[in-house]
Amino acid sequence: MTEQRPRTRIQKRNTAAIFEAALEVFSQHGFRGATLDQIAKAAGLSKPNLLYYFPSKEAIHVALLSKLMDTWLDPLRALDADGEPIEELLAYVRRKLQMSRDFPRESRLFANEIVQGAPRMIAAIEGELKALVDEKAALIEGWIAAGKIAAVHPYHLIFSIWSLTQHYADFDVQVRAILGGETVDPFPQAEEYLETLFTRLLSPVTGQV
Amino acid sequence: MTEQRPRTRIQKRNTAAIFEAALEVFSQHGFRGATLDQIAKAAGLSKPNLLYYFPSKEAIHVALLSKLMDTWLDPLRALDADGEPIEELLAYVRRKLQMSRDFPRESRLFANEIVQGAPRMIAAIEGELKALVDEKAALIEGWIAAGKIAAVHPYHLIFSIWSLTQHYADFDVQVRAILGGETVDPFPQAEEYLETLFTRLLSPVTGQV
DNA sequence: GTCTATATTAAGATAGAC
DNA sequence: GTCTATCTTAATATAGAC
Repeated sequence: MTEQRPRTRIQKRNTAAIFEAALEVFSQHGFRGATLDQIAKAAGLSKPNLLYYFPSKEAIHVALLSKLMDTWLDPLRALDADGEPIEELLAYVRRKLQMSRDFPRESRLFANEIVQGAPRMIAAIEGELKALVDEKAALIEGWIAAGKIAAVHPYHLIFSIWSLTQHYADFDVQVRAILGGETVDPFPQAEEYLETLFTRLLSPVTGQV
Repeated sequence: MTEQRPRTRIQKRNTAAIFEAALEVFSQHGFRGATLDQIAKAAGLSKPNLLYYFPSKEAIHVALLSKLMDTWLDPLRALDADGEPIEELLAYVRRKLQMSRDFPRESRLFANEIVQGAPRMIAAIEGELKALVDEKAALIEGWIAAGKIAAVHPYHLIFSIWSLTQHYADFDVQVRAILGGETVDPFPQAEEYLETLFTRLLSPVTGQV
């Protein structure tokens, strides 16, 4: 269930290699589709050596999810109560889209897990994640009450930011296939589109002149 | 590779039972995570009998995907060039959201497949799906050129409709966990939120009075 | 068409030498 | 800490009787 604490240099290096390999393999094939053989090979270790560091396949997966969870939530954590509301939310969208571009494997790792019912993550979702979202939803409510942004359902606003940005990582293969070939980089277009979308959605309706 | 054509009553019934069972199991566990045992049990057949109807696990999966693809694209096909543009697009959003509510397993089946690189679907995406999207994107372009809706990137508009609506099926467990418990039905809230979002996004900017 | 029994392989995990 | 060899189980698929 628990991974060992890396103490020596060699342990640190191997543990890091395992996480990297596990991310690569789990994100591409899902938990069940991934094999220890693949992970061991990608990490440059033998299978028994892999299992010297972690007691089981599931332990690797759980450790990986929990290691990444924190970083994954940073963009939302950074939503600042003292900033200019619309600019804060647009900046959150940009950060999240950048995560999809720069860390698509992490996005797909979580997507795989959640689509299949989040069996190894449900506690973190109901705990840590829900707490953070509750906090930020309250912040957004405050901005709405103050007339800084247009009235929208704050939880669904957050869901929409997740779905719109993560789509470009999780469904990458579909997006590129439909945009037509490898020549197109979807992200600049996506950034412009999402900026437009959220600006129009969130700009407070000004009274008729 | 190819399923048999059901001819007798009994074959029809069994084939239907297999599709229903396969949808249930594949959508929940993904291709690799699903087992023939589970599917056979859910279909009320023995494993060899299952393999009398389909030559392999992969054949079942492929047949299921291709059978569902058509229905899955109906909401987009129904986008009508002769309708009122904004109302047409809002109606598309509503149809798609209803699909997430009424057919979440279908949504998760495709999500599982695409997140993992769409190995058994890429041809359909590049062919049939891309052709349909190209056609509807052109229609949307026309509406923009005519000033009927605000200018947005038509392909990303379609992506955004997919991601926003399918999120409520694919990430259902997360949505419900964050909204807090089984008492909440996310769909009425989602419908209202998405109606607001797309209305604000698509309404042509009226000149300043 | 359907079943029981079984062949075959793949994959998670362990034993034990070094 | 790392490896080779191996145990064990589970899963796809097939043989062959009925």
